[in-house]
Amino acid sequence: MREDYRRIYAAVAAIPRGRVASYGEIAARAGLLKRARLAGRALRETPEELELPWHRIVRADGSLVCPGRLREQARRLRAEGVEVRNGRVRMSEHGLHHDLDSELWSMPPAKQKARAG
DNA sequence: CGTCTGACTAGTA
DNA sequence: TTACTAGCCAGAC
Repeated sequence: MREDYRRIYAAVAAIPRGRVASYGEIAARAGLLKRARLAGRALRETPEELELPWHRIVRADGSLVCPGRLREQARRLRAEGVEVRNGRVRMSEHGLHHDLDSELWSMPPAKQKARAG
């Protein structure tokens, strides 16, 4: 499993500053679809020497986890401009898909060509 | 092997 | 919004 852990750590390290991701997202990005729990297990064993942005990992609903480190996680997130309300963040605002969604939704209407099929 | 547990998630009430 | 449920899979015993 150590190899999978490495992939997970790489996925965590790839989270941009000021952005957050869920365990499931991390697992998926590590090529481990539906292995959210594995991502959590890996993060629990995160070597401090890697200095991973573990604080950018939250649950799918945006709630912070890290037992005993809620304060620290919230503090670090706020330091990056992520708004934390009552121990939660808005995934739609700070999630990884925010950029992509913004581009897609702001896409020009383009011409609606009638196409069959 | 079987069973329990967990830094999880989606669905329902 | 919270509470509970079923599904999930890897690790510890």
